[in-house]
Amino acid sequence: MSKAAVLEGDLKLLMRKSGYRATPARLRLAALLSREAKPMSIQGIERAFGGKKADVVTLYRTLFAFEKAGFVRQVDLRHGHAHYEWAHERTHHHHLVCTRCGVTEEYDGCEFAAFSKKALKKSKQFARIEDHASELFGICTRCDVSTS
Amino acid sequence: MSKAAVLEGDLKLLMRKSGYRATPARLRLAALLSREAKPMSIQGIERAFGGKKADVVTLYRTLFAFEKAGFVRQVDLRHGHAHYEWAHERTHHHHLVCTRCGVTEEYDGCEFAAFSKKALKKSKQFARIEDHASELFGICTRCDVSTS
DNA sequence: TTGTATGCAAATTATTTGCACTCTC
DNA sequence: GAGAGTGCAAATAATTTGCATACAA
Repeated sequence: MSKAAVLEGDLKLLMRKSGYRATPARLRLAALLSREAKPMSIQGIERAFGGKKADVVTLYRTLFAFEKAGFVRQVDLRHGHAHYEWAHERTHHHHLVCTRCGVTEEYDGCEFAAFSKKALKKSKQFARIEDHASELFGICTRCDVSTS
Repeated sequence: MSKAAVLEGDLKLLMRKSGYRATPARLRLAALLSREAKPMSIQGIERAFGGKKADVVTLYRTLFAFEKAGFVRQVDLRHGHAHYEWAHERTHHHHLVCTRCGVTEEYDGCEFAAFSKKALKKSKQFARIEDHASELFGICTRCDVSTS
């Protein structure tokens, strides 16, 4: 169930291969995200680091770099701010999001390959598809119970 | 191709039926969104109204109400802010988004019903699914050409 | 009349930019 | 050493809240 964090050595190589420098701040963030293996907000990341370990600006810049390198995916959970999730060497998946309390759960089985190909074929103005969002929004059992 | 705007009379009834008051500000916004029939940002809406016709706060509140009533869907195009699209009596669809220039194109043929059911069945903690996001991100032909 | 909706002021939160300094390679 | 990355200050953008007033039902 829980995914092992990327090993520091591996990550250094990975990052250099992608043309990025392996700095402590980046290694720390990568370790956190890959260990947690769930979408995290900037705030959540700061909280997780506790103390005064993370500068927001650096976080944004690092996440942007990670995203370009394909280590991280941005996820929109409709919480009013972006979430970021470790994506490198993880099985492709999406999320169920409770619109009341915000819990999220992963789900696999995305037929993206199939329908993105279809969509691309029908499209007049697109050359290729590189990524996609596919989140499901609903009500979790806890919130559902508390309603009735 | 272009979708007719909802008629004012119809909309009034619609809104009352949903427990909302049909005010000029709301009718104006509904008319705009249903006429444009594409995802619009708050800024875009203000721009479209020109002059000093729209108060941002009212826009947010109205959009929130519209969303609850099911008239409008929120769409994340990864532009750093939310977009809203008229959803009432429109065929279900999603979007292709160019990550370079931002153009969007609609696509139909979403197999949401199928895989949301599957996801729900597999889920341990969700009672129901009410909505979903399913945007495709890629490169449009214009941007692709200008790269090569 | 009676609450719902509006619009202004102002707060809060999210994200970006500039710049001098630091550290990886 | 050179250039990429960092962290602070501060700007900008996005979204929310409070409150007195206006208006739909």
